[in-house]
Amino acid sequence: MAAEYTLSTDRHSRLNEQESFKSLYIVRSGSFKTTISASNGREQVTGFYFPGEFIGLDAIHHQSYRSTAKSLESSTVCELPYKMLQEIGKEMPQLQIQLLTRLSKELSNDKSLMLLLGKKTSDEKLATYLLSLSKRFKDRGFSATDFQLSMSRGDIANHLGLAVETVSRILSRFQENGLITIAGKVISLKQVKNLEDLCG
Amino acid sequence: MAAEYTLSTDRHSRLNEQESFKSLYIVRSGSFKTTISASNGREQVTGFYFPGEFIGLDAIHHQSYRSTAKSLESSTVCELPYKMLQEIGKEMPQLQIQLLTRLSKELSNDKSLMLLLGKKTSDEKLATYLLSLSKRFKDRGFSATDFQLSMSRGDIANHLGLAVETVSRILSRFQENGLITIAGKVISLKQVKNLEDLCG
DNA sequence: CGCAAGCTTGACTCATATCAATACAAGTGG
DNA sequence: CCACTTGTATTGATATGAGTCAAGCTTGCG
Repeated sequence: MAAEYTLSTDRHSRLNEQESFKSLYIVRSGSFKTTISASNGREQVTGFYFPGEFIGLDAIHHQSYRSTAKSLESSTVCELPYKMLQEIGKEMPQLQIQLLTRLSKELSNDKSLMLLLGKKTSDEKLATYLLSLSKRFKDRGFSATDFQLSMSRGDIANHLGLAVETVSRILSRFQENGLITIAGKVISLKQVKNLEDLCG
Repeated sequence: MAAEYTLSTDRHSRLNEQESFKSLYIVRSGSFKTTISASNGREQVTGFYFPGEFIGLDAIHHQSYRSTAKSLESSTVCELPYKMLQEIGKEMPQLQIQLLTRLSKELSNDKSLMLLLGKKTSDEKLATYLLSLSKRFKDRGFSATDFQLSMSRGDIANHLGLAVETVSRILSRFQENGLITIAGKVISLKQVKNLEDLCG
């Protein structure tokens, strides 16, 4: 079976997707962000990854913009050498299909993110983002309303195509309006229904 | 082998990705746009597809937002029932790998598009878009500098997260500055190097 | 403790959207 | 072939959402 091995764990450690693509990674614990950067140095946070999710799916086919993953807290991953996946895949078509499904799911998420980045107002972006996190935590068996944001305001802002200040202001306003309570990284969704209405 | 069959061809015909996902499609001739829509009716053009490209990869895994594809001109596709692909894939791992690679390539493109939508100015967006089209035509053996835009200004604007008027103005300005010439749908890139510098 | 990094809040600016008017292009039918 | 309609594109004037700049505040860590 997959000779799993657990990789770098420190806060802010970087998990580079190497020059020559070799492996996929599954998050085992903690969380990661992935970014791509433009020639001029600007960066875009393309996603956040939680336990059970794959990192590196976009690197199977190589392209000009490569992604970098950074852990947001003390985290572990399981490395899956791609060569090995291919070998196993020959015996177990089910594995290939599983991979395809994961890729397709990420693709589908990314399309939704395009809608968010291209068409939503800042309020809608934040509401959508909070609910998307909520859903992911819920799927993992955690509380859908009370959780920790492992990413900084800056990461959130960048991911949603906003300025940090805008994120800060909107979270404050959401709190004033009783939609959420938030203190630092600890957030609690108080009026999920109203947040949903805000998603646009 | 794949019992290929050719589907709807008329201008503006719609190629719905059905309730129950059944097939992938490869564009055979012409071009398509794909869109997703928010609950309030707003739409985002998530991509344009040219001959040889797959439509429907994001539907393998089903999600709340489903995509719709519309042809931009008289077009044909080749339908690939997913069940069949899976069957064949069992015998030919190479096919699965090909599919994975295609999916990964689209994922990679989408990440770049996030960078565009989230971080680029309108000038940079247009320049990036024009060069991306150029590259795709070149890869297909057509001119990299002279081609037809099969999509409307509105589709371009929507795809790039801009207003139609903004697209119109910028194209006019690019022309004034000698970067391109454009008349209706016929465009010619005159200063590729300068356009590249504009991409940010 | 004290510095550095991250976060919040306010005042002001600007890029791009919106609104409005006109022009152009492609069909359609008489 | 020409008027008419309809959709699409351009151009100008104005408004505004969110960014930028600036200042203070909070948190966590050496």
